[in-house]
Amino acid sequence: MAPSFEQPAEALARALIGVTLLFHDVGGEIVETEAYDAGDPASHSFAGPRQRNATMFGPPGHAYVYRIYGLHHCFNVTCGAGAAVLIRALAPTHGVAAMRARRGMDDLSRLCSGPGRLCAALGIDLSVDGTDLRAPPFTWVERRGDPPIAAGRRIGISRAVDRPWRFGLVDSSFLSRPISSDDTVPAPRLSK
DNA sequence: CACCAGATCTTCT
DNA sequence: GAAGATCTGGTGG
Repeated sequence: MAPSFEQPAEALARALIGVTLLFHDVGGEIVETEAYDAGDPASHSFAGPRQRNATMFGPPGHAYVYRIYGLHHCFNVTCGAGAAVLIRALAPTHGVAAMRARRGMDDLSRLCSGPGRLCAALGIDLSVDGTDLRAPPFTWVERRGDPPIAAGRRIGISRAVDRPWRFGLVDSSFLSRPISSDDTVPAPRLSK
């Protein structure tokens, strides 16, 4: 069952930690995310709709994929009104052999730990941009309970650098970079 | 382990 | 012309 995508980016970024994301039955548990919205100077949507960011201004629950630095890809989940959540790292669980083959490496701890790395491992490229996340080839597995979540500064940006909109599963060994455990925050309540 | 350059190209100034 | 929501392989400690 897919998560509820239509919510503020910061809330969705937290709600996705611990959820399992599969693309063509390959993927893992989301352990790191970042939030971006239209009022955020660091967001691609900040300057308004453009050709590249059109998907961000489309309906929630779709894939916003863009090319970065000319050679890598980044995968985001849209959540409406120009907002989206960047998926930064997965703990590999499904199709590990396929991911290792695509990445040409064995090291589990770096297989999907980084936005470009996970796109390469799952085979996500520009052709995925704009597609519906609530239908195949995407599959979602809900998380169990409320995982401990840390918040910190986003990575690789130069504007709004102090906004603590990066979220990570506490003590996960699959983060792209450590998050200070000083700013651990409670996860949102799940309806039981 | 830290730091640095190179890859490679679209978008923005 | 420069910067960018990055990754990898090299060099030096």
